[in-house]
Amino acid sequence: MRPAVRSPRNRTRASTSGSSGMGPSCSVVMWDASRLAPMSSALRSGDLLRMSSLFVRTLREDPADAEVASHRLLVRAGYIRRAAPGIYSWLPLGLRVLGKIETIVREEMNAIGGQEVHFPALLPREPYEATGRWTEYGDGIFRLQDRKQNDYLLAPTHEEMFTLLVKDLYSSYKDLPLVIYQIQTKYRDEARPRAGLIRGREFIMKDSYSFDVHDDGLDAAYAKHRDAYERIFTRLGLDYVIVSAMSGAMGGSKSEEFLSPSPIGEDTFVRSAGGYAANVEAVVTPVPESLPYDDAPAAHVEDTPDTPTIETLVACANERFARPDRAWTAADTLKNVVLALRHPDGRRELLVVGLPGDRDVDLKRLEAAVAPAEAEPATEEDFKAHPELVKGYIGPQVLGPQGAQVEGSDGEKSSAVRYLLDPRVVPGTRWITGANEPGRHVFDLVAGRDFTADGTIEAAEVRAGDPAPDGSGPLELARGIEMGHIFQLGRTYAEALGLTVLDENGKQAVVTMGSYGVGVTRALAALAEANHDEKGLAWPARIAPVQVHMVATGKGAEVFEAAERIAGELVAAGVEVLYDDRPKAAPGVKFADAELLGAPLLVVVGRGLKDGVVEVRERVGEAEQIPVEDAVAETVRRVEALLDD
RNA sequence: CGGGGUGUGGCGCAGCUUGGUAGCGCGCCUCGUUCGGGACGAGGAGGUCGCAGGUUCAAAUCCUGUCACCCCGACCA
Repeated sequence: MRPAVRSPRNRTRASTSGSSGMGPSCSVVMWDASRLAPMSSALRSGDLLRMSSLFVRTLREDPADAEVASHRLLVRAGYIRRAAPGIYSWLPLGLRVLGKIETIVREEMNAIGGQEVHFPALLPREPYEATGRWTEYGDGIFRLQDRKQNDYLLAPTHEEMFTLLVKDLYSSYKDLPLVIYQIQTKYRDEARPRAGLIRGREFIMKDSYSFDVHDDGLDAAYAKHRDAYERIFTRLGLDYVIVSAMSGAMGGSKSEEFLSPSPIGEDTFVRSAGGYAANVEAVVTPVPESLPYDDAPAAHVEDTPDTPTIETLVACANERFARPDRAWTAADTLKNVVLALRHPDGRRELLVVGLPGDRDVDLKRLEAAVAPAEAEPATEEDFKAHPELVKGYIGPQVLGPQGAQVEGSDGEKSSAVRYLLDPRVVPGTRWITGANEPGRHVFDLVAGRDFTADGTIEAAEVRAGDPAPDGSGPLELARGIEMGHIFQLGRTYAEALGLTVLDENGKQAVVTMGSYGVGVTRALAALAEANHDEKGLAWPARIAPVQVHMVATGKGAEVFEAAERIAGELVAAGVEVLYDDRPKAAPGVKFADAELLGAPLLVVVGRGLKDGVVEVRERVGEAEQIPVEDAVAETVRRVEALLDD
């Protein structure tokens, strides 16, 4: 493939010897080409960094503004520096890691036929006007003007530009399918950047887009990206879970997220031992069997004075209407929560969600279910406009289908509030719920017999222990860092921007698109989160800035000469080496720095040298004494093993 | 946007209650010693105490205003 033997060149400097200071007083070390170790397929091209001249300054203490491990350690180890809130400068070590991640992403994108392009980060307003996002994004984007007061923005994402470019160039179905991508800096003016690279205002993202005439083409492009992403995250050495990201409320478009499980992640997802995983928003509640209710007692209204909350209601029920078999619990009550929806056209609509009293409404789940409408709690005004809704005592008798019957007779204001039920409220379940007058509740109100609703909705909170929809066991809740997102956009953008091609029949067809992102800088942070200990970073070999960190310790010239030679041979063999050649740094400092910087393999040339051995130590693992003459071969072998892992 | 906190040398912090002209650790520079786990001695460089205004003989310290940053929450293709 690529015989990447790079000659060490004459930038190889000998260690400075005492009095002449730190200058590049060079004695050039020559390499004997015949000693080169055989090239391995895993190795690319060697590289030698010297600690004495590397542009880095490690910090002994944690920076005050860093909370999470990745942020703390990347700053301490001199990979990044904060330039502004949520905006970071990249130092040589950080750039090397970034470059390796990008390379893996690029290779996998190319492997599925993606073609790389590059759009500006600074974009004109017009395309974003066409899709409505100039306004829709609100404060979320950085806007600026040129000298003529024309509006520009720093791109938060590039759907518009990709779509327009394809529209510019292509006009036939024969040109499709197409996958193009870029690795580009994006800007979002986050209300609250946090956790260093995890949520920045400037970040690097690989975004690709697929263009197809037919839906099956989109499905294929989506599947290819899904596979590519699995390979990318596997090669990065990152654990990931794929969660379905949407319940399908948005026109059935498919969307999945790749999360790196981490307690500091911002996304909550659920998973079961049996392999189910989903974003909380996407969890579908399994519908229980309907229950027979032939022998159920008739509903009866009871006085329950002063019971506006579930808690007080349960207490009252147990006191005055105790069941023989067990105590009443919140789960026996049917809670009816009033919410207001704001639709994209500005219309405001009330909605009542009925759910078991031991559950709360999860606003995010609700919004996912009613998208694109937005939800908010009902206001006093709303209650005034609907006198039938008695706060604290709302029952299904005035809602949805029942409401329409009751209210329908008395004229104009009769339109009943829409009523949607939690899927658990199946026919035959019996409830205590509001009787629509203060201080009274209905008992033994049976779903399906005494009331129905306009439908069901996934709005109740998901709890640990809930059953997985596919029957694969109880769910546990976990947090994750979103590193990738694949999404069937469909024809929205193509429609808004007029991207059509002539199809097989010579007719204009709107192109269907997919959009696929990988957060490159975020993946780097996730890798740091997943690979560190109390001493510092501990990179997987494939993305470590260097594969070998070599420490020379001792005072004699011999150790430095031996280290220099070994380093040179490793580089010649294709290994990336960071050689700590600082003549004066204490051994403890060198070891601490090595552990902080996180190269997977540490080679120590020091006190063992007089016995003819050097130490080879894995960042996470055992140390071993190796005869000097085998040091290069053994190190190369280990590097290869780590790269193959 | 709501709540909490912090601004003092490159980094981490003390000093503020009780005003008196700035200090500690790390890092940095010089010389010497040391050299397998964050060395030692000696000597040095470096600070508009976030900014503006006020009180006072005198402000890092008290008062008013303002800006910035961090954390929690809300928000987030």
